[in-house]
Amino acid sequence: MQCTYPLQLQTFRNLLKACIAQRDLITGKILHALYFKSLIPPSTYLSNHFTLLYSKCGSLHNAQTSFHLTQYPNVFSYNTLINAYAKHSLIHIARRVFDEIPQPDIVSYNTLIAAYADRGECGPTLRLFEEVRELRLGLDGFTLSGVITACGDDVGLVRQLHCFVVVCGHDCYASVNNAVLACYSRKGFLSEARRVFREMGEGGGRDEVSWNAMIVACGQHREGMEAVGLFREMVRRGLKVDMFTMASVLTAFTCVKDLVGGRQFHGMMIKSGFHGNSHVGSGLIDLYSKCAGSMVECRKVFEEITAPDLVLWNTMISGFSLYEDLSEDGLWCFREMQRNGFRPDDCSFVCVTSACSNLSSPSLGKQVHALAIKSDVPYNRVSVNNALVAMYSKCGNVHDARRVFDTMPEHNTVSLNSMIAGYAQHGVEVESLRLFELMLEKDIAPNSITFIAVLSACVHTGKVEEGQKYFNMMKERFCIEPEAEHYSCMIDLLGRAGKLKEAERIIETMPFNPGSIEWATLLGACRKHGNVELAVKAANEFLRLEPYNAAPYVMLSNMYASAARWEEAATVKRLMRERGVKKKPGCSWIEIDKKVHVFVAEDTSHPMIKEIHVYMGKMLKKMKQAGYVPDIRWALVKDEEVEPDERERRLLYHSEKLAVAFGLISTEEGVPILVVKNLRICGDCHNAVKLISALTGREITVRDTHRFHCFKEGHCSCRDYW
DNA sequence: CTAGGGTTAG
Repeated sequence: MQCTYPLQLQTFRNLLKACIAQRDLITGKILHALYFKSLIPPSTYLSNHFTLLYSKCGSLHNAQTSFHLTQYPNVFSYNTLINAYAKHSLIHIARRVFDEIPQPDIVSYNTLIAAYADRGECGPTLRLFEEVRELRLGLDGFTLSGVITACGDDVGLVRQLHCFVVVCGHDCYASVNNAVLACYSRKGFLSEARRVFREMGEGGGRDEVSWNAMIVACGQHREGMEAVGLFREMVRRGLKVDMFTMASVLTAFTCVKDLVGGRQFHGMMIKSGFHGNSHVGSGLIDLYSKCAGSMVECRKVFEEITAPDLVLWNTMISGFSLYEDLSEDGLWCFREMQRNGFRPDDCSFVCVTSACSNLSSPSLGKQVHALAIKSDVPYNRVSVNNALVAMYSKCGNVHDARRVFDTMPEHNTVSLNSMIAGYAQHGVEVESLRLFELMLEKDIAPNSITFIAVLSACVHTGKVEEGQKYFNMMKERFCIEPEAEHYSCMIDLLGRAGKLKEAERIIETMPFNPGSIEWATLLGACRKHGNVELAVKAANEFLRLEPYNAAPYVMLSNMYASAARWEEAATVKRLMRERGVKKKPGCSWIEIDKKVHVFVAEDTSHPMIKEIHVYMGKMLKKMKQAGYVPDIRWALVKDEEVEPDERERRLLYHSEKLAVAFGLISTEEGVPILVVKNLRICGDCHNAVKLISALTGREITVRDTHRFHCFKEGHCSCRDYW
């Protein structure tokens, strides 16, 4: 560029302003170079604005340089730098810069408060707030909205702050009211959120952000129609609709599981040019992954996005890990994301950890855990630790789960829920209930998921009275309305304990239409207690709802068979055949040296099948000496004519036994092993594995569809109650 | 110079 006239300070000012407004980094850099070559005396104003430009364009390094080249930095310079660091989540450095300011002003405080608020750090924010008040710096709407956002988890505190806002007359700021509104909604107080929205009124500061916040609030409270109504009203009034609005409406569709409405909205967005936006795309992917039952549409949406961001990747990972059989794609996505230059954040780790839980792969889980520690993501975040607790217990290791739990700097409801559920699945009901008591002592509020965990702890150990106590406590003391799942727990609890009539009564009297899950639960209980008559009823109800599910046919025919009612057993089987219902083949898998080995019954495809058979043969001898009697009732024979010897042989080749045997010969003495089965463990295998654990001195864990069975020294953690 | 609403998460 050839300049005929010397450039003046004013020229730079104007050009730079334009660059900042346009986020034009390239022209800005040229301007910066020209400024150095020019004869203009050093200007703090210009330097500051160069720093600001770099900060806004996400160029932290240049912002730092520009700051250090500022000869006479003022508060503005420092504030801009703080903001640049905060945007890159470098809060510690931001804090250090703040501490270096000779005389921080209210903007310095506001900037730092906002940075802490973004990360939900309530403590430091409140301390800064105190300082502001002591120093009488003149707090404003920025300060208050920041403080309220930071304390969003504590409604009590937010209520106090809200009062303060009103008393001091700060309720004319939209930002403050919007923060209050969002907080009330997040914490479940829709009517209060509505009140704030209403009272803001037309002239009283209500802006587009308020509308967006209100749409989200409706979504959070399953008021899909109201959310869409608000959106229509916005359009009608000619208010500015942006990607936030779009994403908010999408959330509402997702929350009410309205896939059809969501699709229509998607179509509308394509017309108005919002598709291709990463922010909106995340909302779409969330909708399709949660409501469409597959990831097919998500992939399509993803490919349309012009500039995918970290959240979009995270949403994809999260979508894959909603599905057990797609969780490997979730891991692939996690790697792909990094290949595309994105550094995983805490949320990525939460999603990918949950994929590992689904895969029941302790080795992958540990790798992810290690990676989280090594990466400088704030892996200490409660959410990441919660996910790790869930992962370790779902991968069969409740001790490691507890270790993570114990080293966490703080716990919230989800942490307790994960740990309580972990113990419940492993049948350590004492610990579950102890943690629940601890939760109450520490004033961590239980939610409806807590009670599912607590009730299932009672289910797995047959603690009927306790279960009933907690069921009542939930309604009476905590005002949590029991959902269908809680009733299922109660049916399970009573049914398994042999109180079949009472279980049936729950189905009859509960305030929901009983679904297949409730009948299946009752059916399972009937099988356990050999009540054929009730089983017939439960199976019929189940079949009415799900005619193509094989489970009730199989269960019923087995029950008829064991009651020697052969004809009826044959009828059920014939019906099943006629309807073309196929039984899900049982399979078990085990991970050895990071490789998963899958077995089905009578499997001969495994390369080491010979060794496995030899081992099983030897083991069978030892087991028989120790008093093992094969329980041929569990032999899955298609034909009743099969000889007892043959049945015994088939029992020996059940998938879980094969997997256990393979695990034992492939690992060192004393190493615990984990086998996962896609159906419930068979009764004969349960007996056999108990003995095997005693004979080999190994700890053998089998996870079936229901719970964990940890076999040790001849006993199972379920104490044979399953 | 600073903000509020928001997609992902347990």
